[in-house]
Amino acid sequence: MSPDPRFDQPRPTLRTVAELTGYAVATVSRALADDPKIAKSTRKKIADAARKVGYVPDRAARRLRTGRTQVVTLLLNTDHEFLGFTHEFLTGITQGLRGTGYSVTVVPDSLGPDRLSPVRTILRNRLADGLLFTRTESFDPRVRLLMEEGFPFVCHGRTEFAQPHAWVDYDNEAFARVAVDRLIQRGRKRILLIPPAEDFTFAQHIRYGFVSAARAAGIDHEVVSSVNIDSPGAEIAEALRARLARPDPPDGYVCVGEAIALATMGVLADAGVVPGIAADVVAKRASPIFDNIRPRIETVFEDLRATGQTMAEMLLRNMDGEPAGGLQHLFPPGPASWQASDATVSA
Amino acid sequence: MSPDPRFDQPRPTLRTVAELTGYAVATVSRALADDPKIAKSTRKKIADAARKVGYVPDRAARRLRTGRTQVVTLLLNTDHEFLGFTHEFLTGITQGLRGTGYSVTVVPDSLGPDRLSPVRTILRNRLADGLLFTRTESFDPRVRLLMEEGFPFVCHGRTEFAQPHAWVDYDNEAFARVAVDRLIQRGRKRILLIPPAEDFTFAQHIRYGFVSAARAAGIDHEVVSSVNIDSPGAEIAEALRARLARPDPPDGYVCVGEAIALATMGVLADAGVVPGIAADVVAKRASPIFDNIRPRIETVFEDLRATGQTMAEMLLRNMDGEPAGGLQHLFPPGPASWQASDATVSA
DNA sequence: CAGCCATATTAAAACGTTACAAATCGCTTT
DNA sequence: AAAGCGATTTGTAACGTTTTAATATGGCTG
Repeated sequence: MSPDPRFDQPRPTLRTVAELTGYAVATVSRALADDPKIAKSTRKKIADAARKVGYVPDRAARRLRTGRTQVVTLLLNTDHEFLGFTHEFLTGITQGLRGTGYSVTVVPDSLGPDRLSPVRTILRNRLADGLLFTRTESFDPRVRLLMEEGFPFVCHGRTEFAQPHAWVDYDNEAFARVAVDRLIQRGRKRILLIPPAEDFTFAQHIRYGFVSAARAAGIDHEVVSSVNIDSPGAEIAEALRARLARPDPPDGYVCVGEAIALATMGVLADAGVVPGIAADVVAKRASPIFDNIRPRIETVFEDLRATGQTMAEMLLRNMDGEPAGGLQHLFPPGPASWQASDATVSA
Repeated sequence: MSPDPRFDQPRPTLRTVAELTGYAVATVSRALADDPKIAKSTRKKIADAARKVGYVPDRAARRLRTGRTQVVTLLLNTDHEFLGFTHEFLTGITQGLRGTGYSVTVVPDSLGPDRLSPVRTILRNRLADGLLFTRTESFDPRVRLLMEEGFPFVCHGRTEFAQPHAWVDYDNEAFARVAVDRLIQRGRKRILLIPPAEDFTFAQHIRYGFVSAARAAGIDHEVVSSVNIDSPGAEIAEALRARLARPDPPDGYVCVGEAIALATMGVLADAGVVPGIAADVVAKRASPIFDNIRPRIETVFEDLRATGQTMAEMLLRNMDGEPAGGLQHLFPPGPASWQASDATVSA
């Protein structure tokens, strides 16, 4: 009656395969796990039969028995504006996990004092085999807890803990240096940075790269202290407007993200300052949208898809028992500017 | 020895609570499920004890026994550029699921001929209790399959099937009308639409709203046919450039999304056409970024966070057995323009 | 040929939960 | 006083898997 008979019969289990082949359930289980104690010919017969009936192990049963969930969890920051971030990053993660049988679950990670509680829940209730998260702090309590518990994780960004852990990071110091150099090349004399909140490790990297590159070049520079990139848009805009109204306004801007770059450009435009003429903006670019923003600004690419994929792959290795010491990867700043994503146009 | 003793003891199970209270495991199970056959006083005693030891039911065991996974899966389109889409939408979903014990897993949904295969896998292996997905087609094969199987789902966008199913949609026809009206108010005489790929139901709505509003006003209008909003950026730009070079170029543009709006504005800027002066652009706005784009354009808001949340809530009700007929929600076009998101500035 | 060993297979228990059927108890009814 | 009844409670089996320990089957050694 039903169009596809496969949906009628109950799902095949180990028992199904056992009865079909004449072996015991235990034998089938071990054969499918490729246990060398099972005769090679038997393994083959069982594998064939399993394939024929479309046997797929039941995740719940396996999880109950082994304690392993076949799930990795991503703590997703839901507080702040991300343009392409979430999309690119998540796409990368699913790519890194493809074909492994692992699936990703997403759990919101609201910034603030209680960043630990979702992690606690996951640990306590064994909700996942591994954890991925972003926006790592210098002394991130999540990292500390996870290391104590010996729970596999990979974070986006480093910490300053002595004990090594798995991480994937973008070389933000190099990015800042590149950005500053670019502004200097364009003849800018007074550059400004709106920094990330200082708890985040990458805020230190950005600041250090920015300040030391500017200092080495003997150029005026300032780091905004009244707001950071996570401040409400209105406050950022107000701080920038106020700064533009004071003497010696900056003529070069280093922007750590796309949202902050757009905010900066908006204020400049409203003040009648045209990027590329009266001032320059260099921004980190994580998605292709900046190709379409006018006036064009200089950008440095961060490949978040590759980042997510690498993090997923490292997590798999970490869960496999590989020590965290070797699971660290630093992405260099990507190719500059818009030409990178649209080579034919620049030719 | 260990700092937090709760982590030392093995996880409490029903047995733990049973031994603690002196009741049988079965009684504890039913008491915690608030079974009215269990005496009220008993229920209270057991609930207290469970809370005290921090009992949380084991998902794997429950899943194995009941067949319910406590998981909903989101098919996430990974092919196309979304700016704030994924972030806002996913945030909404997690909000709608908060406190229910359900978690979301994300599975990539590559557009193309094989949109069905992830759905098949989920059905066959009982990987979730419900499904959420976007970019619904008029005769979406996923919808057909899921209805046949009686599997709970909510999709973003409607279909044209006779049998009702659960959906949440944005009133794209109304959006198109509003957008056209806005352009007419601004005195535009020849308006253009880059449509979505025609398989998607919302492409029909957009097109109908656009064409009929323009016709009613007796205004020149055209719908691009050589490209759609999912075409490669370079092709879209080329098509627009070509159109601008021909006689009677449009002076008004209706943009169905943020990415396409930026692409349009980029081409206009490169051609020396300033939105707001020589032409106007009206775009759908789904994230706050457009507040910062200059020149300012008119936007109509689509609240994707609310969309995600509503879809999650409906899915819960659908999984609870509520018939799909009542689980349909159409969001009207949101408040217009940038004032909406930044009321103080406009005062 | 008894005894031993390696190889190949299997029975049975366990993971933590739910649900069916059966048992216990204190009371009312005949 | 026996039977019956409603209200609670409980023993047991089952979900599908992995794993420990045990069993069967040979071939080989002494």
